[in-house]
Amino acid sequence: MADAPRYDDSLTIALLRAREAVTAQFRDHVAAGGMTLTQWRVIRALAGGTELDTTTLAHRCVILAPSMTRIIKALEGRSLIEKVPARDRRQRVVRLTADGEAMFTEMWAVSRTRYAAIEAAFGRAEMLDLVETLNRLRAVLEEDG
Amino acid sequence: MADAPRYDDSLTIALLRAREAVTAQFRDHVAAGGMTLTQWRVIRALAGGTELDTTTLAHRCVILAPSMTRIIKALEGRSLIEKVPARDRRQRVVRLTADGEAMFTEMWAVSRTRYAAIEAAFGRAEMLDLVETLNRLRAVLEEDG
DNA sequence: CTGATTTAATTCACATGTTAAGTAATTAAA
DNA sequence: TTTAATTACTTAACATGTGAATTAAATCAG
Repeated sequence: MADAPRYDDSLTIALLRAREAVTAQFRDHVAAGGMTLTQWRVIRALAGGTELDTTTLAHRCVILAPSMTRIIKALEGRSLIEKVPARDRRQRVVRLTADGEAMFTEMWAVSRTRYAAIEAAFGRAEMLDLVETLNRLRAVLEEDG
Repeated sequence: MADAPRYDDSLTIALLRAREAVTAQFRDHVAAGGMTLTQWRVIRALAGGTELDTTTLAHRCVILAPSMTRIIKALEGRSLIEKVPARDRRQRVVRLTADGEAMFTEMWAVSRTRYAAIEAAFGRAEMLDLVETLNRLRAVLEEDG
């Protein structure tokens, strides 16, 4: 049984740092558009006329429910998203407004470029591999969790 | 030029979810010890009599300076860490107290077990590979950042 | 040595993460 | 149908993330 790995090599830290490095590629651009990376994930999930309830949206964007409540309020206040009447009146279903779609389109163009730059620098195959590995790790951990 | 990947496959989301899955393995245990995962990173970085200034500590734990200021204050208030006089009086150098070392030792035993369980489930080689890949991704992105 | 610059922390303000508790609408059970 | 249980979301309270402004100490230029 080997010793525990050196602190700097730990999986947790590696994940943190990698994520930090990746988000750094987008943060400035997203901030220039007047939003946070977290808000951007929500906009992106709703792009193209998608209508989603809070719970589904929270799951897809990896945002906890209480945070989602605040974010929806903030984006609604800026008229980027709007409520949609739902059968189940407990649910809050939302979609992008015309302004929201316009915001997405404008920012997505740049965002794609950055994403492509990462692929070019790191390698497309390696990137797909990494995403697959990360998802497999998650699957393994959630199975016997 | 291929289209952008499906939202759920994006690197950012994959990193978020993977990190979420990994930290979930430790959160309850760390919370039972009365601390947060972030605070635990600080304790861990100082274990074994290590003395570090705020900036180095923040970098190693991947915590921003303002957060580190609060965390140091909190851990100091619980007598888990203490200040060490420094030559440069701008710096705040800290180390674990005897209580802090005891807390670390007690929790580290369990923490190691959890880490080993992840290795067993996911594969040791795959895990080392993943950490190496994540660090390489970071290196690539920080180089032309 | 004095003033300008740089560096290390802190503070502030606001957004988000996190857990627990609370509210309203729906569904299931008696 | 009335009550109990569940579900979807919200609110509250506190910890952390994040960028900008501040403060204090060290360093540099002249």
